[in-house]
Amino acid sequence: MRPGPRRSISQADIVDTAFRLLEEKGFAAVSIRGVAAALGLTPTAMYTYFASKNALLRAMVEQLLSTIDVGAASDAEVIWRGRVTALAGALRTRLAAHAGSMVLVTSGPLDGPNALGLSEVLIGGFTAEGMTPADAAHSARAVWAYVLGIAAVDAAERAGELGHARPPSDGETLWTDAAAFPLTAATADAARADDGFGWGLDRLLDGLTSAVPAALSAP
Amino acid sequence: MRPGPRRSISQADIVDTAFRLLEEKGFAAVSIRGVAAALGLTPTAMYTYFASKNALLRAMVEQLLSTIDVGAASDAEVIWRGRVTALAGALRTRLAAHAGSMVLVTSGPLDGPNALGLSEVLIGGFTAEGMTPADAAHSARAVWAYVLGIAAVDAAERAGELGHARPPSDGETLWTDAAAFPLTAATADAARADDGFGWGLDRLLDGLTSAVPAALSAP
DNA sequence: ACCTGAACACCGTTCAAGT
DNA sequence: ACCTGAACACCGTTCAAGT
Repeated sequence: MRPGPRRSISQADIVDTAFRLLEEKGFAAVSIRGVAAALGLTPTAMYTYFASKNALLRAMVEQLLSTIDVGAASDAEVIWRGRVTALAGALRTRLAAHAGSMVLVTSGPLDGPNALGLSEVLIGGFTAEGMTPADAAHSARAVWAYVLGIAAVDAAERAGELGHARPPSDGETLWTDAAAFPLTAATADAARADDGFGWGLDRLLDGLTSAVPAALSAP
Repeated sequence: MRPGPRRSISQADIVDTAFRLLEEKGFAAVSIRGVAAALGLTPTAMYTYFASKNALLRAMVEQLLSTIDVGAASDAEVIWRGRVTALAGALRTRLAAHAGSMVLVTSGPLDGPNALGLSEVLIGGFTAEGMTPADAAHSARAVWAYVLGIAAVDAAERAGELGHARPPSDGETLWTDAAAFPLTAATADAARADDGFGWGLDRLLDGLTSAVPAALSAP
């Protein structure tokens, strides 16, 4: 209860405020100056807590990942397939919650404790299924990639909902008529209704688990 | 050969210059003002060609995708597995060539002609393997997601190579010791040497093709 | 149609100075 | 240790005006 050496505000307060601005006003509002103002601070005071804007972004990634329950994913009583699926779904949900998540995630390596904890659980789970350490690491990476990739495509599609740029009127435009793509057009509505995240993840896990010699793969 | 109505510069020139700046000086250099200066134009003149910076970014995505040979991927003489693999590899190579590619790709929906052409080939290929249109669309989306996801993870890792932010000295830091993740640490070098892109893609395609009733899946 | 110049409302980051 | 104020070198975008 003794008063700590640091006054007024903590790193966690700054990250929380940054997320609030991200939700309320979008990624552009997540600026050193904007967050500082929201906290009643001067922009320069921010550099007491984070060495750069990028350091703040990476702290936000860690906070985002910290809300995922890795403990449940480590519970060996539940079959592995169910645990990876839950983990991937949770990660996907967190990434989908904020439009700017992809920029956050690519702000630096996923090497914070929460990111490493997630990787650890994934590699451990695949290893327990009979994979070699190298295959388990590649499998974990593939699952990360799939989830991040779906999040990226989702984010890109949402980005287009507001303000579509129009082609510049004359015949020299780079864009051509989209009616030339019948298969894409025919399946666009179906893809929108059910984006197939779960289905694709199941197929990926099918392929990954079929790689283990003594196949224990789930349905 | 008659002189066109538009003088000095074309949309394609602007996109080319933007890519040159991206390669030479990184994503931060791809600004309306920066590209304009490199072309000897005033920033405001840029708005004659593109309605916004985002429109320029999306044109860059299309130019990036235009270098992928979709024709070869449509050649039914070659087995489908080989064609998807080549297509995904080419896309991955293009995305890896520029550090800022992920920001580009998430600047809006992948709905330009080149992006749609790629989707069309993917959906068509999976359909020809015996998939329902819906499954083929989901499979195409899964392949996109996997490739974009690997590119995102790669970009994130490269972003960390320059300028690592240090934790802020005291015990209240958000970051903990990375030595607590033995599996991740043990496989980190292997993952760096061979990122498993091809292996993971093969597993994904295994899983996807195993979904077709009369299985024609390749090794 | 294409381009300029001036202006508006912002950025991240550094530095010297205060307490 | 934490914070302020002033400054530097930038942004995207709009508007009125020129040719």
